[in-house]
Amino acid sequence: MLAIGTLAKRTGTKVQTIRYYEQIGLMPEPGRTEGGQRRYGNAELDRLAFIRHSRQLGFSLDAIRELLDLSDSPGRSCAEVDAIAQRQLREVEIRIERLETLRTELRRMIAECGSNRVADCRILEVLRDHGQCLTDHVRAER
Amino acid sequence: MLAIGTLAKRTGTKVQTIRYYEQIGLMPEPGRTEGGQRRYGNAELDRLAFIRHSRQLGFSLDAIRELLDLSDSPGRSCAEVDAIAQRQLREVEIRIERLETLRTELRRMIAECGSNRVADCRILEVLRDHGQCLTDHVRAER
DNA sequence: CCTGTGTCTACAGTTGCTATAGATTACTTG
DNA sequence: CAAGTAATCTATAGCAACTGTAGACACAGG
Repeated sequence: MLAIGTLAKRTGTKVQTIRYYEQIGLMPEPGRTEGGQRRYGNAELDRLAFIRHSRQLGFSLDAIRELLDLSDSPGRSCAEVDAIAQRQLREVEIRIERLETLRTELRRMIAECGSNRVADCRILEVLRDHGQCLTDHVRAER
Repeated sequence: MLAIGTLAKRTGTKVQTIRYYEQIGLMPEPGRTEGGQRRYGNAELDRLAFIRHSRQLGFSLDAIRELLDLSDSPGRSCAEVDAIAQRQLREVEIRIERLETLRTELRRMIAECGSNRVADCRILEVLRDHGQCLTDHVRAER
């Protein structure tokens, strides 16, 4: 029987996070000692490991809830699981694309910062009136 | 003189967000009409555009506060501005790297999902006991 | 039995907004 | 100029996904 701190260490989770998962119904209410402390078994360890690994892969707690529900009904089609993973992959790809654009712009900004006084710092200038971006944004709002 | 809604449209910001920025001291308290509505000038428009563009580049509100402070003291060295941008770039690069690892793993996971029943779904299996990742995580915690 | 570390509950705080309610103001149209 | 409707006002609560705090209690080793 594992105390909450042991479970936390084994899965790389904070103690409070485990209690939080219990509170939102992602982890079951475990057994308690006479004194009221939580004690966990291997099933809970596995479940928490599943949750943490999924979180590391960027799945939302809601998505994880879905995955856990699906894995509890082993007769159902794998297609639903696949769909969730596909959705996650798409989101990750979009995030990468955005960050790459951003990286390019930051790099250009830094490269152009040849001056040494704030008064004519290119970085601040770029941030101040990057007209193109503003226009793009306004356009997107319509 | 611009009403808050006009300012919002011009910068691609929600009205509440502008009031929020005022509340946390990122935007100044503007003048008001007799009836108590906010009215803005071009200086505020520029400041908000700067904030929004910086946000799009992933700067935190705290970093933006720093940048705004720096740009108000035009005699100071550009090095501080450069340092903030460098820090931001480094963070972006780290985020990209993490997401790329994640993308690889998701792709592999999906590719291996050849079965059609949840009972032997590779995705769930991978999520369940990806022992290696868990170990990495525990190691990282030390 | 004592001490130190772990755990308990409950609640506030984090970041960066977004949403809602109910009242008031400003602009537009007849 | 009245009436309607659109925009604005304040205040407050909510979101995700935790993290941190305080003060009280439990447990294990020597």
